[in-house]
Amino acid sequence: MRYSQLLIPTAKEVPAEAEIPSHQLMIRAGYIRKVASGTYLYLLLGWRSLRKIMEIVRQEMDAAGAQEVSAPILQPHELWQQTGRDVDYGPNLCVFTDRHDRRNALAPTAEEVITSIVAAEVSSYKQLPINLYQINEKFRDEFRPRFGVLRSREFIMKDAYSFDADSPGLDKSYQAMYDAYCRIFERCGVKYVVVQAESGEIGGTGSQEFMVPTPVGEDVIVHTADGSYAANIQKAEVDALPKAAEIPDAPAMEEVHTPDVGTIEAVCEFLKTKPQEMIKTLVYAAGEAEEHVYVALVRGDHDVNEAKLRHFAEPGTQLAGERVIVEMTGAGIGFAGPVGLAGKVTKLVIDHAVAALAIGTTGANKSNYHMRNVVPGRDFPLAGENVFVGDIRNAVEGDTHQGEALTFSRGIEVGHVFKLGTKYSTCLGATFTDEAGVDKPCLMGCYGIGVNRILASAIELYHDKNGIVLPAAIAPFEVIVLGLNNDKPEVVAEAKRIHDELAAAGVDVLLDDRDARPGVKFKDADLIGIPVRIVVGERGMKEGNVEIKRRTDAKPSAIAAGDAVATAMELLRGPAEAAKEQSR
RNA sequence: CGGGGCGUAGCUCAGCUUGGCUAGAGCGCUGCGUUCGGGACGCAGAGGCCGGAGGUUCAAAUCCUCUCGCCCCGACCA
Repeated sequence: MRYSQLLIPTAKEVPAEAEIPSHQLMIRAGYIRKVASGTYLYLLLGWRSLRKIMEIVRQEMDAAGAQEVSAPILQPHELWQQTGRDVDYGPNLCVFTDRHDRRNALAPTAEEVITSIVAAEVSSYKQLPINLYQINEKFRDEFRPRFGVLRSREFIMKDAYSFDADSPGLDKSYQAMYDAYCRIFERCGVKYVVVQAESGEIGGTGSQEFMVPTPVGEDVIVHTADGSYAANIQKAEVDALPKAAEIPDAPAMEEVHTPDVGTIEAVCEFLKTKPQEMIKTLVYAAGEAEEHVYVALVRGDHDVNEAKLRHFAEPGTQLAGERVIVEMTGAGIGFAGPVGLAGKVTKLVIDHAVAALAIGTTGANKSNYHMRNVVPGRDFPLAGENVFVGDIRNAVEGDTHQGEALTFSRGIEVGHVFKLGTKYSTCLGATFTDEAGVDKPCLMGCYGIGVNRILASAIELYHDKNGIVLPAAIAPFEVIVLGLNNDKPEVVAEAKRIHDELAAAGVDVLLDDRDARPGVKFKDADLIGIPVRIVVGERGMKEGNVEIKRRTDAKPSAIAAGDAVATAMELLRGPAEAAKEQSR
């Protein structure tokens, strides 16, 4: 293709709205333009890159035995009510009412539609296993879109859904997808790590995430030094802390006046205590009128992990409103405590670390008062019908998992594989008749890949001060040919010849035939990140030479113009493949 | 959703505090000329309802109110 005829709007200046390198570079290199918050237009370069990623995904999915379909993005809201995910997804689900007053959802994922089709069309074990996938736009009304295409409201996702007759079958389907994912990310040339993950709104029995490790990632990865255990912070299990030695004759609880002192820090300062000795009392609620109340206790220096808490609570549970807190505790926000609360709530869920405290300080359920010398087990129950002790907090520095110290890093989630079990097949009637004539729900798995995120995270991994340095497999073009002197017919002709021959050999090649100064062409070639660059200039042509350089090379090498095509092929495909192409 | 910030040329921004003259710069764009191997230079030019609506005033990009959009931080620390 000829650069002079294409819209590749590169920019010298860093766009004000972009913070992270991949976002800045995608705009500067003319890959994308923003249309509105969280929605982007892909221009030629960005789209070509996405197409290559999609093609790799498609090939590997097909090879793994999945079949491509296309489900509508516009879906009846009713379908989402059937599985209860209208509630689980909450405001992230894009919903609108059409002219006939019907409620519709824009698909953030497609378990419901796919499962209901399988429910209608599959009735025998002989039709299983089956794996349907698609690659298309998905919609999520994110609280806060950010980082360019890394968290956008509209994005491209590959989603696959497997249906099996039994558990070993599901394991096999899951493993096939897992393996395909490894191949996909390897072929795309991005580094990745696999971590244990929380199933989140999708639900199900187990899941793993594929993460690209980079400091700008939004996800926190928790892992042991040897990598034998790695998990998303949402999931990372921490060992219970050892129970503190009991204090003999611990003093009785005592109410203390703490006027206008609500936060942990302020209380610690005021009472001269430490966050590690505070008990935080968080009130959660579920139900239409927030009538189900879940109280979570964690240490003052710890954070509640809502994903973990949900294992003890019902779907839709979230932090309670002020009304509920005031009703429950009889105090304003900031003064809740566990003493006397167990009888009044649906469940009292206590983190291990709180149960391990010998003595602590907490809210007094009375505005402007705290309670000190509170002994877990004495002053509030650690067991009972509605009292639970468990792991409900985020891992922190110093925690261990099965005795191994945990460390923290960041990553971008680019893929996620789930074992769903029968959650959706039961709701939507995706059952089959087995050999014995018994009706059973299908065992499902689902598998997602964020296509745009692969591109953005590859740029995040691979860039330098001059611009993007994409792996050849996903670069918009494989080779760029710079014709340096438009006023020299022999230069123009030679650049065109090299371009045409490479194109004929099946190489994605871009010819920079613009009537621009050489410096401009060099800068743009670097910025847009084409892996191989061939320079045809008057200077070299005098010797019959051109220059060739990989984007990653520091310096170009001069080669005979006649060897340019073969050399480029070799750099891209390796010697064997290049020879094969040549002999065709 | 809470807090903060920003909307002025295609892009990056100055001007606003303390209202006043023809609203500016750099990049980009157009034309001409000189240049031509790492984002050239000169000359000439085009391009703005100063996000929108209302208000104050003799006078508003500038002050006030409302509104829309965008960005950042937080959103669980009680």
